[in-house]
Amino acid sequence: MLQEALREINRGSAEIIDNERIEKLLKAYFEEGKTYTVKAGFDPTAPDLHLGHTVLLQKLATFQKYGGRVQFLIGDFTASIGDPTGKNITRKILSKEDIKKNISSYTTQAFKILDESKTDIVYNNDWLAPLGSIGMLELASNLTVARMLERDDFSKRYAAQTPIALSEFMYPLLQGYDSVHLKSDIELGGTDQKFNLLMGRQLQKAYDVKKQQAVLMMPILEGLDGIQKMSKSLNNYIGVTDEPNDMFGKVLSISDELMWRFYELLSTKSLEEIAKIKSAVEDGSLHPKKVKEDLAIEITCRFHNEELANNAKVEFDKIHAKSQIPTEIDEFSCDSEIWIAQALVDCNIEPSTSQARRDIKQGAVKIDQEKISDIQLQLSAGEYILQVGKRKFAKLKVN
RNA sequence: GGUGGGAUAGUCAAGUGGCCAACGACGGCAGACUGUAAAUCUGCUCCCUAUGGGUUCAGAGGUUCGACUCCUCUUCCCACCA
Repeated sequence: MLQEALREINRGSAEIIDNERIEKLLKAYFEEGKTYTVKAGFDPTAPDLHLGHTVLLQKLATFQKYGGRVQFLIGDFTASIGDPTGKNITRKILSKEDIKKNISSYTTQAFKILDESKTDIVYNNDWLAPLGSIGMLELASNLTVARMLERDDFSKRYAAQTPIALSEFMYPLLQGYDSVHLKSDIELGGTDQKFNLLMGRQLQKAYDVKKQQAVLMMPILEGLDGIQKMSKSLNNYIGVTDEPNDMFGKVLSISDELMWRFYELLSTKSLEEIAKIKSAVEDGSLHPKKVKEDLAIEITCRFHNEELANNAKVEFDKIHAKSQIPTEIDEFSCDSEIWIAQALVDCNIEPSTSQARRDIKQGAVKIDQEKISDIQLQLSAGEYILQVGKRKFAKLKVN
C-alpha cells in the first residue's frame, strides 16, 4: 500500500528533494492517520489554466488521496511585484476586483481535479503585507547577490542583456517565506521553480521552523509543438476551458512521440496499462490514431463530459476525414449585396481584405463547398456557407 | 554622475542617402499529401474594391529633389567607469 502510494507520487516527477521525508510523512499517515501539508503556489494573473498547470494539480490530487492537505496558495502579493518579463512592458497592477475574479475562475477550474474538502486556499498578501519594510529587509539579508546571479534564468538574462528589475530578486525570497509562514511539509512546483522551492527550505531553516519542506518538481509539459513548454503566450496550449471540439482536435494534433509524454503526465491510466498500449502499437496490433483518440477523449471527458467528448470525435471525423461542414456555425447577416472579401472580414474568418484576397488567389476560400477564384465576386441575396481553409466557417445571410 | 553602444514588422535580426513595404530565420496562414490541426514539400505573410493608392523602421523637429540610413533634442535599454 505504502509502496504503491510512493510509486504513484513518483510517477512523472522530474526531481524529488528529501524523498525520505515524503516516505516518513506517508508512513505516518498509513500507520497513524496523520495528515500533512502540501503547498503549491499559483499566480492570479493568468486565469486560464491549461494542461501544463493540471500536471501539477493532478499530482496534488494524488497527495490528497494519501493524507495530504493542499495549501493552495494564491500569490496575490507576489503578483503585484511579480516578474516583469523583459522589455519595456510596464506591468499593470491588478486591482482587488480583478484578482478576485481571476481567483474564482481559477479555483472552479482547479476543483475539477482537486478535492475541495482537502484544500485550503490561502493568500500570501495576508502575511506578506504585514511583514513591513523591516521584515522585508531582514528577509533580504538571507541571500547574497552572487547566489542570486547563480540562478540560471537570471544569469541567462544578464548575459543576454535583458533588464532585470531589482524587485525580481525579492520574488524567490517572498515565495520562500510563504513556506515559513505556512510551515509546509512538502512543496510542489515545476522544474523551473527549483531555485524558489529550495529557497523555502533555506528560509525554513533560517527562521527556525523546525522542519524543512520536501520538494517535488514536475517536468514542464511541452506544448502542441512538442518542443517549447506549453504556455498561453506561445499559443501552443490546451486550455481547460477550451470547447470540447477544440480540446479534442488539439490533442489529436500532437505528434505520436509527444502522445506518450501526455499519457505519462496527464492520463489516469496506470503505468502498466500505458506500457501495454505502447507495445501493442509497436507490434502493429493497435493503430496510433486510435490510441491518440482515446487520450483525446479521456482528457475532453475530464473537463467536460462523456457525451460532449464523443460528439467532439464525431464532429472531428466529419470535418477532417469526410471534409464536411460542422454542425454548428456562427451566423451573420448583412443588408445588401456584399463583396466577398469584405464578407469574409465581417464574418471574422479573415483579418483583412488583403489577406482575404490572398487566400482567394490560393484557392483557400470556398462558398457552399465550392472553391472560388474570383476576387471581385459579389454576393447577392441568399444564404451562403463561407469557408477559409479547413477550419474556419461562417454562415452568411444576405438580404 | 561620466563615457561608449543600442531601439527596425508577432519575435529574433539584416539593411549606413534613391534599386526599401524593407534580406533572412522563427512563428502564423493557406495549398498538396496523410490516420491527424503531426511530419514533409510549395506558396503567402502592413493596410486599402488594388497592374494603382496610403501608412511604417522608438518619439519630436531639421538637412535634402529624396531619409530606416545624415544632424539636433527627447524617451527607454545595455556595457564600462564612479
